Amino acid sequence: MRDFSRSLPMSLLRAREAVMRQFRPKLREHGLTEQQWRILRALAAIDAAEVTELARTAFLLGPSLSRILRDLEARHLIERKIAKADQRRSMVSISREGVKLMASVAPSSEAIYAEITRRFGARKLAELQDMLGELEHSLAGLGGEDDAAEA
Amino acid sequence: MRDFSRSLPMSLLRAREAVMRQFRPKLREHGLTEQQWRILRALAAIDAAEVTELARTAFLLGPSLSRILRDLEARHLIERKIAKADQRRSMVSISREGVKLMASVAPSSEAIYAEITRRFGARKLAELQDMLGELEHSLAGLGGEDDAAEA
DNA sequence: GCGAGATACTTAACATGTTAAGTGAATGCG
DNA sequence: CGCATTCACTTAACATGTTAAGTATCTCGC
Repeated sequence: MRDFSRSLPMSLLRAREAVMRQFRPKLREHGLTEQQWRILRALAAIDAAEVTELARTAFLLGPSLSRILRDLEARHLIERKIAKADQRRSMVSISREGVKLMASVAPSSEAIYAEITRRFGARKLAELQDMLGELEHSLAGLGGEDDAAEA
Repeated sequence: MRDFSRSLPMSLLRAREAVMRQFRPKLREHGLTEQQWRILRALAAIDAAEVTELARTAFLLGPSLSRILRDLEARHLIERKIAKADQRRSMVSISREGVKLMASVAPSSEAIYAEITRRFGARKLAELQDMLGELEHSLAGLGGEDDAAEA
């Protein structure tokens, strides 16, 4: 069997961990987890979204998102209101406090990203992203026939 | 701020999920999670290892590994015995049952890997792995100064 | 307009990720 | 030797991943 430590899943896992390790401490300083930060960023970009749409954007499964939204709402970082047209749906948006928090984290986050880019090389980074996109694309519609968001 | 969905962590996350989605159902059929499978594979390759060494190899944090080993031991898929020289250390090895289970899963696993390789292209796959390794390497020794295994 | 099925979440249950604290055994130094 | 430190794990606590089941709402055919 192929050397385990060189399998594709392990390579992807290690690479992602190497990257996230740079971000986690700073997020933690602001009381945010990686996933909470993903949600805030997604919301900041689109203003308001349904939960399902947000799950797709932030690449989280419904149950995870449900829990996190509950917590973020309790911390007043987001707001929710049920859609009038369809009582099942709720529109989620970032609150003023949420925006403020993002503003306080974004500079550090950008600085870290810039340092990663500098170390790895901007061109290589773009190439890597392209390849990752292709990989994702080439596996679309294979196993796991669910079309739901995945995390 | 950079388009969130194109950030490097998200690209890596989505790519990994696209890959793992192929494997999870088959592992699940055999009652294994991804991490349990990683541990069994690692053990099959090295025969016996200390917990810390295993954590590094399978890229799991100590606490996760501790729990999983407890469960795998209860299922008689692994065996443990404390080292004589140092009572703190325990040597972990895969059991005969564990080997048998691996043998029953490996063919499907290899077939899935082969299909992924076919779809994405063997050469591109190798390139991708190289780049991932370089990325990891270029970030080594930046933030998160811990040298422990990460997951 | 009503009842079966679909939809949009939410809850539940179990496994892992992540950090901190705990435990028992080894080490080193005065 | 004695004891503080380090070491190799393990436990604990909380957050998320993952699958299944539950709940309320909506849609559509009859």
